[in-house]
Formats: sequence, C-alpha cells, structure tokens
Amino acid sequence: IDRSVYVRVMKTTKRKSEARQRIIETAEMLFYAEGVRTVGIDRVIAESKVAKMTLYNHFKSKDELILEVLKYRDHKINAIFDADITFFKSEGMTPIRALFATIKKWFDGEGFRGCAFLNASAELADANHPGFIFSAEHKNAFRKLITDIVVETNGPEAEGVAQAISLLVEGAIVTAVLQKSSDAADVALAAAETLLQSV
Amino acid sequence: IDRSVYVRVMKTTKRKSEARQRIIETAEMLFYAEGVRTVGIDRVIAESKVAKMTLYNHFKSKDELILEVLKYRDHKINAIFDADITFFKSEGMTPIRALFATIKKWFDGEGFRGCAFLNASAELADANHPGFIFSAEHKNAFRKLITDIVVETNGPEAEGVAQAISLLVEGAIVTAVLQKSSDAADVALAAAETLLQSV
DNA sequence: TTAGACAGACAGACTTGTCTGTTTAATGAT
DNA sequence: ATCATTAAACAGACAAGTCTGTCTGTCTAA
Repeated sequence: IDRSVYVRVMKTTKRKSEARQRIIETAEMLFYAEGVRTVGIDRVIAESKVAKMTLYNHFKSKDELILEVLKYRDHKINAIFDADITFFKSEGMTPIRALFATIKKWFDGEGFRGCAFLNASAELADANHPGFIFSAEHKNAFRKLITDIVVETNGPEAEGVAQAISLLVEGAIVTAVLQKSSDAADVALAAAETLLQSV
Repeated sequence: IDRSVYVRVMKTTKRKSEARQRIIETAEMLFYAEGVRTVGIDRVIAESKVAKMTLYNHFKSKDELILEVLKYRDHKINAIFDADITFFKSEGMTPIRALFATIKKWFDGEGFRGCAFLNASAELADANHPGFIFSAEHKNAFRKLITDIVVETNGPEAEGVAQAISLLVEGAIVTAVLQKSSDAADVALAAAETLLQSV
C-alpha cells in the first residue's frame, strides 16, 4: 500500500474526527436536555464552536445528525450500564439488584430527562424516520440486556419474566420523569423480584 | 338581573363554543397524530376551517391551545376507559382483565400512537410548561384509576401492587408504540395477575 | 500545496401572532 | 314581518423572527 495514501487518510480521519466528535457530543447534550426539535442547527454550531459548513460536510442534514447522535448515545449508554452493573455486582449485589441500582443512579443523575430514544421517537412522531427505527432497535437491545441478566441468575425458564421486567423498567423511566423522582425504580425492583420468585 | 345581559351572554357562549370546539377537536387529532410541535397554527386553522383570529380570540397562544387540547383529551380518554372497562366487566371479566382488555383495544385501535401526555411532555421538553404539569397530573389520576380497580377486587392491602401495575401499563404503552404491536398488553396482564396472586 | 475548519452572508421556506375589513346570524325595535 | 344592530366568524395580508441548508472566501496545519 502506498504510504502517502495511508498518511492522508489518517490525517483526514483524525482532523475530521475532532470537529465531528465535538459536534456529536454537543448535539447529544443539547438534544437530550432540550429536545431534538427545539434545538436548531445554529445552536449546535454555536455551542460546538464549529462552522456551519463543517457540520454540513460531516452530516448531510439535521435528520442525519439526529440519527448519528442517537447511535453515539446508544454506545455511550450501553457502556455506562455495563460498567455500573459490573460495579454493583462486584459489591455483592445480585445481577437484578445491580441492574436496578444502575437504573436508580441514572434517574437520580443530574439532568435526567428520561430515555433519549423514547423522547426522540415521540418528538419525531414518524415511524419511518431513521431515528425512530433506530430507537426501536435500541429498545430491543436493551430488552436483551435485561433478558441476559434474568437468565444469568434464574435460568432460561425465566425468559418470559424478562419481558415483564422490561415493561417495569420502561414504565419506571417515564414515571420518574413526570414524578421528578426515582421512587419508581424501587417499585419496579420490588415487583421484579416478586415476579422472579414465582418462576 | 337584566335579561338582555343574560341573553347576550347565552348567545355569545353558544356561538363561541361551536368554533372553539371545532378547533379543539381538530387540534387534538392533528397533535396526537403528528405531534404538538410539528403541527403549526396554520395547519389547525386550515383543517378546522376557522379564521386565524377566531383561534386567537379563544386561545391567547399556541401553548394555551396545547394545554386546552390536553385537558379535552383527558376528559375524552377517561370517558372511553370508564365505558370500556364497564363493558368488559359486564361481559364477565374481572376488573383487572377488563382494564387490560381496554388497554389492548386502545393499542390495536386505528392511529394508535402512544399516550398523548407522554408524547406531549417529551415534545415540550420543559417541566415548567403547563402542558407538562398537566400531563403529570393526568398520570396521577390514571394511577388512581388503576389503584381503585386493584383495591376493588384484592382489597386495600393490594394498593402497593397497584403502583407496580401502573409501571407495567406505562411500559406497555411505550413498548407497543415502538414494537407496533399490542403484545406488550398481554405480557403486562400476565405479570399483573402474578403480582396480585402474591398479595 | 492541499484538505479541512472557520466565519458569516444569504436564500427561501416556515413559524407565531397581529391587523384590517367583510360576512353571517341572531336579536330587538319598528 | 321587516329592518337595524351587534358580536362572532371568516378571509387573508402582513410583521418579525425562526428554521434548514447553501455559498463564498479566508485561515490553519500538515
């Protein structure tokens, strides 16, 4: 392989990723805090200190930016959940309790405003929007995470209960937002343990 | 009291309510189907066949219209739920099963797009917006409805379980939207009955 | 030298909300 | 029974600001 090509690619990639990453992270923050529709492109470029054309060179439209931000948040939230669950398990919690401790910590975190994917799908209000479709996929993956945790301790016969626990978690998320309280996480955990006992 | 004043008030009220009601019903339909932010005032006046000033005579701003539409939908949905639950109970279902039959029917209904109040609070993205506050109150009332149904058959000691069932229902709503399926209602019912058995 | 980032003007469509003038329908008076 | 009055509704232009997306030109760093 021609070395100069490799160097150019690397340089390009590196420079690219700096501005692009700044845009993504700023947009993620703004979109989550104030909504993907409320926050305009001008706001994103101002706060990420980027030229407008830089943004439009990396993303062909706002809709594409929204999708990329959701993908970024998907990776980020998955990593946080993995790390937190691992930590709580290392403290001696059962996997289920570690899951709900992670959720409660999330609810109590500064600036918690619910699930970015539920919010985005409500805001987009269009089941064909790539962001809506991606949100549905994210939820499928999240349900699988819960299923793995349930099966880990209660065996494969508890797989059906995992579906119900997923509903408890989703319900707790939207309830926590409207109640401005993380109490729903406790209610959900108690119910989840009751359901698991009945397997 | 001066009779002419009374007459004038009546006339005013009656004329007023016709255009106002048309606006409210049209806006409810549009807001639910496409979102309160996506649908503009021009769209509402065009489809309700009303002059712009007529709308602004009845509602001082779009935000006020949103709030009034949510109040209208609150009454409407409560009436539908009451009627459907009563019907399903008359068919011999237990109150809990009647509740979930009503929910499943709602999910399977044409144009189901989730809970208007959850959608609105996500779209408004502002916990101080009157529409957000009203949505929280609506959810409190809905949770009370569930509690009453649970207590009706399982006694006051089941009140705690009602909180969990509320989470199952809220989770089922958002899940049904993303999965484009009413299956979540069945999962929620099965879990609710398990929880009630353990009281 | 060259590709990307920066800066900012600009187009064009869309937003909410205001304003003016006309039409409609119900009432009270003749 | 007809006519004048009056309040609401209709129709649509308009202001002022927002939005996304495009374009041009300069700067920077490898």
